[in-house]
Amino acid sequence: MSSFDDSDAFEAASSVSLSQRAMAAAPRPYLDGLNPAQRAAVETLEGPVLMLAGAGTGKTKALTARIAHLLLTGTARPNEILAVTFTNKAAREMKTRVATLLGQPVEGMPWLGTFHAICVKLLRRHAELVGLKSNFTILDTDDQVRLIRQILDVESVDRKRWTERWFASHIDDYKNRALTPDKVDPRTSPRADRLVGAFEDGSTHQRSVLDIYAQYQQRLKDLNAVDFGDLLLHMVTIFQTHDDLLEQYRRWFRYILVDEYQDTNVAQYLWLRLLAGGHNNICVVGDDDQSIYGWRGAEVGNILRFEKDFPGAHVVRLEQNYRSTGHILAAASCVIAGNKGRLGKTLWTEGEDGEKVRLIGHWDGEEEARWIGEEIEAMQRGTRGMAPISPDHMAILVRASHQMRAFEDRFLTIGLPYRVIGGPRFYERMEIRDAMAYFRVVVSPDDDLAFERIVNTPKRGLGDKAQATIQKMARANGVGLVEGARLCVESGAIGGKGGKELRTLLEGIARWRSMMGGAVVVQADDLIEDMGAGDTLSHVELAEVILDESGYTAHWQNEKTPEAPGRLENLKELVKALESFENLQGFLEHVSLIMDNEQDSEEPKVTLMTLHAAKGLEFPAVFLPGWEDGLFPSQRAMDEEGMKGLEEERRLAYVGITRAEKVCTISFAGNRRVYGQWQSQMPSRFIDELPEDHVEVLTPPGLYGHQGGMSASASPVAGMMRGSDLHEAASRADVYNSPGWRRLQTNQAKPGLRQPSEARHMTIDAEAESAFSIGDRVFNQKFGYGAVISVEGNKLGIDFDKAGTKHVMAMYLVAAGAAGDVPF
DNA sequence: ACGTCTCTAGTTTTT
DNA sequence: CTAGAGACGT
Repeated sequence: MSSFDDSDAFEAASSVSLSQRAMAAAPRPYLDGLNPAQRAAVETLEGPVLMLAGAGTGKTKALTARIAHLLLTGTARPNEILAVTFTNKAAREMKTRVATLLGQPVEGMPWLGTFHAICVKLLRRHAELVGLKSNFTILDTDDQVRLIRQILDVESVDRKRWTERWFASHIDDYKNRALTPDKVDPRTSPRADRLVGAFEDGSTHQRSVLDIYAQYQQRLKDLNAVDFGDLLLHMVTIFQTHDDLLEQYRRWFRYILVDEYQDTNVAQYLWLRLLAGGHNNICVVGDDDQSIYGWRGAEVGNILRFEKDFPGAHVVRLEQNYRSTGHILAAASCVIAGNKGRLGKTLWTEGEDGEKVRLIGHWDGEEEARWIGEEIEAMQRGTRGMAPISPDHMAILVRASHQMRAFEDRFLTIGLPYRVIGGPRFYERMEIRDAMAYFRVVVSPDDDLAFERIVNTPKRGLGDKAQATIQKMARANGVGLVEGARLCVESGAIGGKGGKELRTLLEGIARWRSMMGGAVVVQADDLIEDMGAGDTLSHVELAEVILDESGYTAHWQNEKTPEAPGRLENLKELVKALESFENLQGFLEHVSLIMDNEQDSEEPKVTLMTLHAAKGLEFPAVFLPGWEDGLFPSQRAMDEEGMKGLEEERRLAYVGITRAEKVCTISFAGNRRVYGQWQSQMPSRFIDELPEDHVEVLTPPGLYGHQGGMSASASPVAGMMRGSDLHEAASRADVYNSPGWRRLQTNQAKPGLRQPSEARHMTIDAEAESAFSIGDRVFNQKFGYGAVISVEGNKLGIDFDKAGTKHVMAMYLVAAGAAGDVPF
């Protein structure tokens, strides 16, 4: 059920109000079972409200009760409530739960949805205000990259040094901060060289990211397309420049609710502020301690500043936790207390203390995986007085997805069923994107990016040369690629085998389009309706016809690779998914925003996912492996973001621990293979931040008697680096006697090699900005002398005299001439 | 136009 | 080490 289907969002609700008046007099069961804080958050309807909801404190309950309250008291009609979430999943859950509270399906609530879904809806109505047509297409990351590539090629930018992704991420940054090209200060925009020798004069003029950004926006406009960032950016622009319109929407959206407010970026923040201005009936829900998306533009500052932004705000703290045991809560609270500038909450529970958080050190990553596998099997049977736990109720949460591999390997060996959450989503798979590109070309003839994708898929003998001819022809005549291709065939510009194939493809496209039934309307979305009846094929059948006649199905049938059958299976699933839509357009519209991947669950399985993916979820038993400095907290986060990065990592630790209801097991390995090289690992600094009273140190089996010459307490790690005894105890079984550890000891003497403690602490204390600037001569232990050619935070591009161009962290560089003063 | 080789970089991810 | 992208050769 698409949230875009209800086109009469503003008008739909008139019938509901009577029944609601009647209900207003009735008792309010939705208020029962709320604790005082939740109840305050629900009943404070007027004015700004900040609901600070700690992990597991029933924020969704409060949020949905608040909506029910607004509706049942007759304070607001369903279509007057703007309720924004980040994910479709959250939106869906809210819808269902409100429906449950009301005891009937939600009539209306057209404005409950993700930021993006709501913005699409709004932008379709006002597209012309930013130079778009209302049937604009929404490009995903893949299209985005290919578009940027085209621009870079025209500009002869050296794509080896400055990739599309580099530009894309900078452009996203601008958009996250609501900066249109005209608002960017050109002096601050990072620069990239053009290819040396690309021009007759041999010039190496630079193009700034801003140059590319501006061109990219122009191309999007030409294509009548937007990317995800634009959805918000354009709406902010529209609201900022059209007071009357903004005023109108302010009157419509009388009550605003925002979920996960700590994850909002600047653009989303501005959008909300614009809409809430005037009545200020905005209720935001969030937890500053769970802000883990700073790297994609989220601003914790938004939630920290809420009371300043909205004077007179009621702040409600939800602190009673219904999820975890006392020990788990205590451990989580203690870790997060290490962060500065928090709004501060004290989680408590009426429940049991339960099991202490369990901590265990292992020799290496494989052993860690082996132990966790066995532990899962033991817990499944029921151990040490604990009730048996189904694998469905256990999760392994890792910092980075590559950590999953060790577990997958192990679980496959022992035959332990598991499911991986995350990874490539259904709609991002190659075959699905190809198929959808076919649909797009049929639905909108101007979709050049889609045409480009499918023109030679399956292979039609239309290579670079033929495609360049089509491009040229299209540009010369000011038409789209499909039309350009037609001209090429007509004029004989593309002949031979390729020409024949191209002709067949074009005829196919025309035929499929005619099968769509009715004229294809490309004027306004309001007019796209009532298709499919009569003597035309259903859109599902049409989709099958397209895939078959284009030769795409055959292409995978002929392919003998092991993954080919799976891809055909996915295509079938895609066609099946079409059934729940009215037509192809509706489907394409929907999937561009809904990238969900629902997973089927038959037999009980252990869940394997990243900490990020786990936010908002809960499991009776949680394993948190890989708590090692450099891995978690991630070295990169610390190098690139300094203290800010470390604090976000700490919040990630907090999120991880608070996912656990009954048992939480943290572990680390003393040795780990990183990029094929064995590295000795230091236990995570977060382990030292765990409160000893709430932690039980487990001893891994099979390691007794391994105690070698160096006793654990005499180990330099335990002695000088850390105050805590925790990780010492956890690894008493001898992580410190490993070859990796000994090697580390030896390496410490050598300059230039990364040293675990001081060097890392230095990095964190250092400013995120680098002390080097472009042109500086530098020295690096491994690559020798070179010159700085780019600066990005602490990451520097260096043109080394001997070793070529490399990207190097500032911490590994010294100013040339001072090479003797290596700070290690 | 396509297959094979070489090089290089290498968190976290939703819409 | 290993996946993915680009260069290079046929």
